[in-house]
Amino acid sequence: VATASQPDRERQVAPLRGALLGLIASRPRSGYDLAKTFDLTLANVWTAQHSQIYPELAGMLREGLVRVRAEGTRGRKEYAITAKGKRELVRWLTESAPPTRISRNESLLRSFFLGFLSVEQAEELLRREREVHEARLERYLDDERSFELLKQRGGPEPMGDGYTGAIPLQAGIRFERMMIEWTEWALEEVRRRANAPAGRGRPRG
Amino acid sequence: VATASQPDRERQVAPLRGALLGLIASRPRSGYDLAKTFDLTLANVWTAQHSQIYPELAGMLREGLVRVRAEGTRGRKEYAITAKGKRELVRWLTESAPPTRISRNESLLRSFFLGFLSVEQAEELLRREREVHEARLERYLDDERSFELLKQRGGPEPMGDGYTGAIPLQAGIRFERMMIEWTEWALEEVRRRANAPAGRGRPRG
DNA sequence: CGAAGCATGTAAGGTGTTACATGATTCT
DNA sequence: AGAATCATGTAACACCTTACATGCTTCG
Repeated sequence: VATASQPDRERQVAPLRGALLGLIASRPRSGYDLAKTFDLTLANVWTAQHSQIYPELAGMLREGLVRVRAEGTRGRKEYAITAKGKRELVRWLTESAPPTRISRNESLLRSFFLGFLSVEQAEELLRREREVHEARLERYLDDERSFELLKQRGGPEPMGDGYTGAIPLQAGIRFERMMIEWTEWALEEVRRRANAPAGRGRPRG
Repeated sequence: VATASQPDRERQVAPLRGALLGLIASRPRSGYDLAKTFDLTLANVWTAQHSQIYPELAGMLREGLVRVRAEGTRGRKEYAITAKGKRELVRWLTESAPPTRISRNESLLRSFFLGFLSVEQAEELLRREREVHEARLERYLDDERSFELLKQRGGPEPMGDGYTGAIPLQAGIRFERMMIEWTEWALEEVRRRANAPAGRGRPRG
């Protein structure tokens, strides 16, 4: 058999792998660091537990995408990106469009079925929803202020080189504002429907 | 042992189950119908393949949440919701807030690492992104027009009673508009950064 | 009669979450 | 000395996607 194990050439790069490579490329990090970053910084767009991160790091090490730059105290292993890893990162960033969709938004999924709730229950649901987004917007605006301060002082990107966290932050701010406006619109719509003649359409017979 | 198998009392209702119950409650449907609806209508907020739907239906049948209302040709089984199922549906809709987050948006995840691309590559990525959202916005606006038409004629909700698809549709429209504006802002930001003194901060020695 | 679409299921594999398990260092 | 935090791993299970597998009915 001639065509031996070609190193899985053109498979898509998984987002977890891409994110890990990006973070390691910004600055060398340990598995522990990476887990914390997912928790604190990326959590709004992607999550990963350490139980997912350590095996992925081991795999990337095997494939030569990262190397152990230094071993610290308490068994700490600090990973740095390799040239091959850098190429894989760019491949992830430039490969054909991912399924962007709002895909898997449980709140929006529920909103398809508001008609099964009483008006009061539906209002309650939408109000709770709005509160979540209001709280999150506040947090993002705080983050924005911190970014602004750092920039004015001419400081470096907080997470390292190549990291452009201010750009997704803007998406977050706009997303939360949009969702707040939407919940308000939906509240009115729910009330409109409650007052309208039962949605079944006027009898035509 | 006294505490025998309590029927898993207060576990959270999984979104797939909730969505299936909601669709079946709107109008009796077969597994095939449900798979199609996920594909055509819910795909923007949740997806499910038939290979996930059939086992879930079997489970819900076992638990008495749905019943087989009629068996049609080609082995078609049409499911209807039971009283117990209806309660489970309402429980799903009213139970404590889900993790709404934008969570797992690969586009936004990538945007954290635009700094690893050349300005041209980053622009290309953002332009492609914008196109996706423009196309999707067009689609949603078409859907909106259809909804409007139906409403003017006083027709019933297209997917059945209790189904309020016009509400998430508004979220979709607002989301796509927001993302288009964000990509445009990001394009400018990327150019600004390219012209700025290398992001490392002005030397302060 | 052949293709397209209806219709249901199972299997294998990848991804993601929660829980289990352990131990070292630092801070109070 | 004890608590908090750093640090790494494995196991079990749930969830999701892709592929495999089969057969009926309708339409052209």
